[in-house]
Amino acid sequence: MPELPEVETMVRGIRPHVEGRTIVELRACPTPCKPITITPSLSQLARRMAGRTIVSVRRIAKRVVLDLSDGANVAIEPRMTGLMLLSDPPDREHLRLQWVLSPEGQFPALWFWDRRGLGTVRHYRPGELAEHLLTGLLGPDALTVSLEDWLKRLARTARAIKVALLDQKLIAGIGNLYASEILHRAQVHPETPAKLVPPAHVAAIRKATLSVLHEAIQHEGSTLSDGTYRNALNHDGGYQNAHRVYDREGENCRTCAETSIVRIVQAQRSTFYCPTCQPHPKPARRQRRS
DNA sequence: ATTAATGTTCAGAA
DNA sequence: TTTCTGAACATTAA
Repeated sequence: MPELPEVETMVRGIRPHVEGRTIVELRACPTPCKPITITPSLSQLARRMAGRTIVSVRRIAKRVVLDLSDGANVAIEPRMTGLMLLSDPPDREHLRLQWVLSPEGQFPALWFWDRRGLGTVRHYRPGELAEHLLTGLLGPDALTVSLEDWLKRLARTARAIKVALLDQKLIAGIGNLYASEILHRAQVHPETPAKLVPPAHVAAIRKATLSVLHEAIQHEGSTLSDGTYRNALNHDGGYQNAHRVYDREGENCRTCAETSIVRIVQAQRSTFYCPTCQPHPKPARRQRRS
């Protein structure tokens, strides 16, 4: 599932092949499939992109952003199963959008493929993107947020630290998989209330965030057993082989080698951690009679 | 053959 | 105000 490293991999994959090229036309659902959510609408998007040149491609949190020659921006949000592809889609029936590019080159088009169809595409008129995304929906990017910001932001919520890490308004870019990996590397228990994480441990979380995300980017992201996530050429990522806790319930911790990884559910999502490497902050959590 | 689980985001409820 | 729940969707495992 595309989180920050997977989206960064998409951006790096397509950038050299789409920057400087002009959009001839935008086509939807080449084969019959349910349309994805497009703002303001598919026809508007097609009209507003045709004839423009893609001047740059960048990542904002978990979105791929295309900057157009008329100053407008298009943000593509892959959500669960969306992929930006230059070629070789996993199948034909879940191709959702096709941008035909000129001049002709190695790759004639850019595709958005999305098995579950939860992804979204949004067009912003010049200047609208910053207000909507950067100061509206999203907090500072996980790769650039300062320690001071980490401390200030975590101090203002009582939610469990794992749940807080998933709040894109607090810190943007971390998803369910990397939240577990980050907390394991930082040796912080996932149920610790965010505001009670000691400053030294917040510093450890920041450091772990940087190292885990950068390593995952170097490995071109994580391709899970469902095989959904792939890079711009439909190749697997490699970071799944480095996971310390995610999807490893019952297996031995790769750090302490003596404890089984535990799975719990927080905010309706799976969390994985090592009880030995990530001790609970409170002395033995009170059991309710036993 | 039905049901649960998967994980991201947002609207709406508590 | 803050936090929680359910829905959107497709596919697989139980």
